[in-house]
Amino acid sequence: MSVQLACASCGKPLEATNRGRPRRYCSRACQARAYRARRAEAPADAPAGGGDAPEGRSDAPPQLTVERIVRAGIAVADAEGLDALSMRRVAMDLGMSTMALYRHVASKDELVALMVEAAMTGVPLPDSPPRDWRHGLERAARRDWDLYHRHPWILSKVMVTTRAYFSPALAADSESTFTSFDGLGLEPADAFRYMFMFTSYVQGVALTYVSDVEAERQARLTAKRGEEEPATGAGGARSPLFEPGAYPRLGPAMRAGADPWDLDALFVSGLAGVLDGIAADLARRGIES
Amino acid sequence: MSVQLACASCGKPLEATNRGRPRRYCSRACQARAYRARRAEAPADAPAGGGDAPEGRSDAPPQLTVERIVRAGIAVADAEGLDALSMRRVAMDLGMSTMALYRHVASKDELVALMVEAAMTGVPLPDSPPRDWRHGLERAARRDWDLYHRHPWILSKVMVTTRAYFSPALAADSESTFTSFDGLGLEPADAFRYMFMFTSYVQGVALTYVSDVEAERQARLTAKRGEEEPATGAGGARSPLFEPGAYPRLGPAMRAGADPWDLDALFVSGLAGVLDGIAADLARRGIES
DNA sequence: GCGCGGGTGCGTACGTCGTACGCGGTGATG
DNA sequence: CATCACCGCGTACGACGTACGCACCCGCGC
Repeated sequence: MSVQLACASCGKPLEATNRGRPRRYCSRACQARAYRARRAEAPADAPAGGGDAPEGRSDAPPQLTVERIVRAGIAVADAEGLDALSMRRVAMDLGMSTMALYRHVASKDELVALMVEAAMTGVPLPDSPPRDWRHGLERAARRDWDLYHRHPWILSKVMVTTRAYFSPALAADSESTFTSFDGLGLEPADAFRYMFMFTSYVQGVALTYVSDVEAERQARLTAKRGEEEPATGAGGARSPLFEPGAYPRLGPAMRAGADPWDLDALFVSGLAGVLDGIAADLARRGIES
Repeated sequence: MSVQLACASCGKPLEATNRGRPRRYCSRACQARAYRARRAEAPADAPAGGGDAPEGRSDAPPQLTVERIVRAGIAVADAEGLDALSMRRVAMDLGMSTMALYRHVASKDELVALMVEAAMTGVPLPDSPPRDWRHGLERAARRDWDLYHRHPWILSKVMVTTRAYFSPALAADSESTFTSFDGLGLEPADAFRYMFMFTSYVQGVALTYVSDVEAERQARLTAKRGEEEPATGAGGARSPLFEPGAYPRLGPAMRAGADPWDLDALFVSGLAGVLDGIAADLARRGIES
């Protein structure tokens, strides 16, 4: 009974080995999972205790760590988009073989999740309470806007973290934004509704932004290959949008509102409208701002 | 000089063939492109004129057409998500070989673009003018909401069509929504700002919706494989969000606002706020609604 | 009539991806 | 000193999008 009969990682029953020593894992996957768990438990205190590599040597290659892998992944995604992110690519950038990464991250999905966490932690949360709710939400919107500019690839993955998984960085961000409503005496459900409306708007604008970034990247790729500038897109001069009479409302609106395509100005203007909507609801409930 | 010297599709110069007959295409790609163009020009009038296959025969397999390919692609994406959409899969569903599809669509990207157009055309535009701007925008929002429910995969591709490419269906949708502002005497730039704010909000909520759909699909896949229900996500009971004291604002707000996760109600509520914001701006400009 | 060459349909194959599997080296242990 | 679980990573597999080219066919010049 004292003999270990279950895999230390997955808990599956385990036949005894022929020698006296018991085996601990039922498969290589479980073995690697336990390895990663051990690494995660003892993150950086080892250099003081054990006889680790000094790490400062110039000839010794730096050890592979989760942090270095995540940093390399973020660098690739920032520079060339999530499509260019592959395990082989990250490993090559780090000078390691592909499979060496799997000692530290369980899969590409986990790597991306870690990248999201790291990137969100990279933009600092405000440390002072906001002057009022409007100031707090504007500050939070600017923070998110910065985040999506630095790491456009986040948007397509934040949604994965929205409700199905728990993300500490995202929760901290939300908690910080919720402080905007402190002192108003709001019902939690109302605060949630305001947050939902606010976040939806910001994410919607971010979607337009990342689509622009992606389209520009695509255009740069095809231009480098085909050497031709289409100008037939919706923003181009020969766009069907601007054929006279074709789109009598949309055409002039695009010309007037988006001809110098200033997404920041549009973002700020729309944000003001969203906050006005919240103000109207607050007034209707008799809550002075 | 009268001898054809350029490829009929790409225009690249073309060396003459050794025989008297001139060649017309510089490559197989150009040949196929010309084939598709010809098919697109003469869409469905052939059955009356030429001696086409009757198509009604039971033993004759139905001809491969762009429409059938697009329909099959939409069926796959609706049922199993864009990740499950592959050329091999569509071809298999149609009982054809993979490369046969490339006679009718130039690439997977073009197939997806055609799918987006077809799906957007599938939800009819309103044919009566709206009672007022608020009614018009609510109607448009409901239409988009329906669209994203029927075809959640559209959202990640609509952004591609936003400004870089011109999409007739998307332009028609926008034009229709713009009619909401008819009669208000708005400057085109103001109408554009309102549209931007409105569309951003709707897309933002849609992003949450499609993330839910995708997460549910993922959960179903892993549940079918691992037979375990995690319940440790942000919505689960054992979520860190609900540890007492961990997130004093976010936790109660999630409990109160999202415990029966009714995205439709949240959507309507936030939409009312966005429209209130537009109304406030209209009032500030002295435009009676 | 007949051969030949280009159009047509599609099968094969290439280069990419994520990652399961398993081999050789290693070090503690009997 | 032999042994065997563990460690690090190289190889390989099955997917993907699609370029390339083969086999067939048909229409034209001889």
